[in-house]
Amino acid sequence: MKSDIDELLTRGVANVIPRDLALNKLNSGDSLRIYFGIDPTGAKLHLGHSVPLRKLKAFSEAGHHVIFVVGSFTAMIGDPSGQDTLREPLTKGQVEENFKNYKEQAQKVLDLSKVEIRYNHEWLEPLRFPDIINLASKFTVQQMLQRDMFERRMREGKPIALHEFLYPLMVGYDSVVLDVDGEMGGSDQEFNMLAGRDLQKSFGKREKFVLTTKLIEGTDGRKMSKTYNNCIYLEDKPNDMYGKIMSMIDAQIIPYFELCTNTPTLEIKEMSVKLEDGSLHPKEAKMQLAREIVSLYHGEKSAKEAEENFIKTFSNREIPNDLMVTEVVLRSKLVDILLEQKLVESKSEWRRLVDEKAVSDAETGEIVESADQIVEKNIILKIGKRRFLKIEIL
RNA sequence: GCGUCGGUGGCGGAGUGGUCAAUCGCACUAGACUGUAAAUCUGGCGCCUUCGGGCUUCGAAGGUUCGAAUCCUUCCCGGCGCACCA
Repeated sequence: MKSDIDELLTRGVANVIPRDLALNKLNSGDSLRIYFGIDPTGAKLHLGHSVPLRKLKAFSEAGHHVIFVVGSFTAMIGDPSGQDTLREPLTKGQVEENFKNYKEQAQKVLDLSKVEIRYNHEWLEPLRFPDIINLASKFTVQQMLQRDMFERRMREGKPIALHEFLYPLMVGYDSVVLDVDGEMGGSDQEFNMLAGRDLQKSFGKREKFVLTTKLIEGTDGRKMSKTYNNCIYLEDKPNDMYGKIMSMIDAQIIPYFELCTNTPTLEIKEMSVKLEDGSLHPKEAKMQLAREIVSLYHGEKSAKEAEENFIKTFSNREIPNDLMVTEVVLRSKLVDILLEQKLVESKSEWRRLVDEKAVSDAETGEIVESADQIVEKNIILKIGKRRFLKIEIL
């Protein structure tokens, strides 16, 4: 039990504030009210999002009452965390649509039927101006300006809208209403979560602890972000997911094990040592990692298949087994087929690829020389390293 | 309200009358090297093309000019400063 609590408060954890409060509450043996909030902004969930969700799951499994808060109201305002620019407000319809998608994705990590789901428009929407003024009076402008991203935007002369200051108040108010013992979130949410602590105190509610999880970096070691294209999405197909993990830099292997798998902490430590002294090849470690993560989201069978497929296509440079197949009439132009299948974005791109000798017959290795090439027989086309298309004549 | 600076390709950011489809970095992509690792190197990176070239882009709409991303007018959006806050 003791070690379980220890694991809860350390693995993948960036910070627990205040630590003693968390320890006391957990050691009391009571079932605690723990919550996690997420704004359905429409972004696809990636492995980074899975970290607090997994932590939430761990708390749930430890017998605590878990509340999943959907930022149905706050999503329309937009969290300024990590934003360089003003976020476009979302409509109610979009928020609903987004949440449906989120639910499906979050479900892959956490069984939502076992948690309480709440929507924060329930209590944020009815607030009237006097209530808001009251909330706003609990914080100072200076406190808000402490946030590094506000500071940066000030310095860079980028706009900060007044309502963005209200964001921490709103998510903080969630804590007051839900009267919770603890909140979970990515470490980028620390400020927002602490605002909730302050508000709980002001409103004379119970005091919560805040647990922030470490942020996971993208496959290239930079911040996981759509703009860097270094995300592994929970919805990625097994082959994609496996491939993305294999293409990540070595330095991320251990952090990923810690944050994204159930591999025992001790085992991870051993692996770390072996990687260090060279007795374990990074590729091997990575394959294990890929296998474990893919298993988590798609099951062991799919993971195994993805691995086989990977070895086949990339290690042995053979033709993958999950080929896209399309049927065409004789003498169709290759370009048209590929455009149709969205394997190529434009005719210009196609011409470039042909010029670069990137297009070939996957079976014979024969290179397609002409941009006007037509289909005369069944063929498996290979573009670059990973685009394949099997073309069959009707 | 006044003044001032600015709005450029997926992003950041050059360019300030012709040589601009627009330097460069990131992302992407093809190839070399590999472990689909990193680093590195070489190409590409608006659209269409009979490969000659053509077409549409630089907040929006007009205008000046042989010619505009670049100048002018109006409008929209933002930053900063001043004023207002009796």
